[in-house]
Amino acid sequence: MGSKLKDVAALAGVSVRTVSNVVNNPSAVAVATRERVLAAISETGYRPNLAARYLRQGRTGQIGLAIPEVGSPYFGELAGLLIEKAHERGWTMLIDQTAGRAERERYLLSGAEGHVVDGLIISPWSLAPEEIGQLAGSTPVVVLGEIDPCGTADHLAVDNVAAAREATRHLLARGARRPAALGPQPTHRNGTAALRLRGYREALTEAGMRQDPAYEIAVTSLHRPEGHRAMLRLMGLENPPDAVFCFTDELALGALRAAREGGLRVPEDVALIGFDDIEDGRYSTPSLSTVSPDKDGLAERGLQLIADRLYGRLDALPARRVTAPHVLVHRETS
Amino acid sequence: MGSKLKDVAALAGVSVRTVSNVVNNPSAVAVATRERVLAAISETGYRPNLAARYLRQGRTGQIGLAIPEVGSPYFGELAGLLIEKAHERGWTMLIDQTAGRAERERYLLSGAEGHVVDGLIISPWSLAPEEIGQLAGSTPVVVLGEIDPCGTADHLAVDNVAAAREATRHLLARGARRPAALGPQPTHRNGTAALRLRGYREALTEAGMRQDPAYEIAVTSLHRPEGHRAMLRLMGLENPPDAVFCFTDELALGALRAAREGGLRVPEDVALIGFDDIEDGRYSTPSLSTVSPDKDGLAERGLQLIADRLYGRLDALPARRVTAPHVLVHRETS
DNA sequence: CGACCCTATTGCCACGTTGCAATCAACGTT
DNA sequence: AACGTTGATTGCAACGTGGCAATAGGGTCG
Repeated sequence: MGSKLKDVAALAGVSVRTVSNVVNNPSAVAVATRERVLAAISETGYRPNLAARYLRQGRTGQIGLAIPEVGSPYFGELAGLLIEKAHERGWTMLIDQTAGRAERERYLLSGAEGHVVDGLIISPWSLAPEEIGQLAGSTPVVVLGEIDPCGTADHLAVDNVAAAREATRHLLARGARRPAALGPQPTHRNGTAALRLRGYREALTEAGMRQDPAYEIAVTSLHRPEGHRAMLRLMGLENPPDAVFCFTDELALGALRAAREGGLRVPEDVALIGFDDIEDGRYSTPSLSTVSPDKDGLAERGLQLIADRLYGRLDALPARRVTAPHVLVHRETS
Repeated sequence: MGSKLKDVAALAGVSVRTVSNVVNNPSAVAVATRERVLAAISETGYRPNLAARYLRQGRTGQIGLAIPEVGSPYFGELAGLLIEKAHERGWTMLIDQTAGRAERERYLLSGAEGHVVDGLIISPWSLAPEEIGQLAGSTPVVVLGEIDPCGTADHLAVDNVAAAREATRHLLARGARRPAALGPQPTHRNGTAALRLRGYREALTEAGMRQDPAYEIAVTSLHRPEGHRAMLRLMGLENPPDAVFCFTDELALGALRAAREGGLRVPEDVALIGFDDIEDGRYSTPSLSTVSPDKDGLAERGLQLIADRLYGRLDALPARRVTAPHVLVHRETS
């Protein structure tokens, strides 16, 4: 409890510096001394004070993760993978929720946390690219999502346009004549929804189909209740869609629920496909078709981007853009 | 970028100490000086080095959270609430995943994190109470779950026995003749499953019913796949149950899927009830009845327990045991 | 037997911050 | 005009650690 190098040193009858050596570079200490010190360490219950160590070394071993919500399945699963992989590298994840608030994102990016993190992985929601570029300072920053390049921040994402195109193509291939897009967010700065919308439109154009604005239904959040609400609106149309590409699995699960409540058969009356491949979708009835981003790969690559800058020459590297793979998963809703 | 008090002081033409005062106790500094210093701060982009500040003050403002998995809905939602509420208190959450590994739990508890956290909230899985008691040192520790009292660690949980009894009673009240319990974990040290099993048995006894070991079906994890697998086994019994109390919502969702695949109607052929009230259960088809622990209350109380010891006299307080409320939520599976 | 070398150990300092107490300036009062 | 009081500012020291370079100790070789 609260014992320090000095206490251990006194007990073992050696200098503070020798105890420090035992902890950090055991081979430099004679075996007999080392054992005496180790005994003293366990007797005093000594634990290195990391604050002091970090002050001295200038590194904290902590990587920040700024996401809208830990409680939502997609970000929860991603956070879990990141924590696991960070642990393998000897890092601890410090998690912050932005709830999409711009001022919170700005705060975290500007390094206001004050050198507590050696790197930051952020999934921005409300911040414009140019602002991110200005804010990212001397700390390695990885931006989750495809946005315009900015400063030295690296970017990491799946190819949202391609993935959305494939999902829509898939609906068309199984016979959809009136596919809808559930999830555009015209009011948000975050470009992900815009990219998925573009992919959806491209697939329609490719197939020689007309785009109908009524089938592009905007949402204010990406959760189940919004999917439910939006689906009700689609079902109320004069010509309801016979397939829906939902921009997230959560939206899709809300939509699925609405369809079932409305007596629609899925996929016979209306087919559904989501995006994210969250655990819930695999066990819903019917199980949810989806675009599955390689979450494991995202986590691994994100940490690698940080490591490159941390152990390499931070400013020497230009802003990089990394794309993680994705696959289409066919299940029962399509 | 790496600017420190000294740099700001030089630019503003004041002493280091005055800059520190501006940051920490602005009212003690004359208005003119303060403004000059603030200008210098924003010009240099100064951010306090928290490692140094914490070294000086002995507190880090970080609270550790050790849970089996962030990616699972229940813990994800709880972690989200904790992060939010900790933020309100000026704390940051440092999250670690134990994956239920005893050695990882031991490591975190023993304060090996080295004074990086001012307190620790831990949901132990594999550690015995006596070991927890020995390990919890001078840092305030809150244990999630009802286990035997140990050392100075506080305990926080819902009344699992009562909740399980109510859930089972509810199944009986709607006519169940052969209610099963899905979720006992005989091999785990964690007592939660045992408590829920006790509540289930008590409700049976209360109703004058016989306990049938075949209806108590053990699992090795608390996730959907295990629920699915266990439900298949129940359905294969000579006399399959007509109601199932699942120890977690995830197990229940897996079981629901299995029941639907097997052509059973829910709740007509078999009723289901879960535990945790995760978001998924509200939007599944049919929606999942469940025991809803007051997660918000759990998070709030957990942090309060830490705060009491942190701002009060740490050792003066005896180990406390706090029970958070729960309610039964009737939905479509029962 | 002495000079030398290698290894094990040590003392000193700095990392950036804040608590404490001392200093300094200015103003009001007698 | 001298003194006391208040408020603003400052210097010093220390939090616990690790880098550096010097030192002490022990053994080898000429």
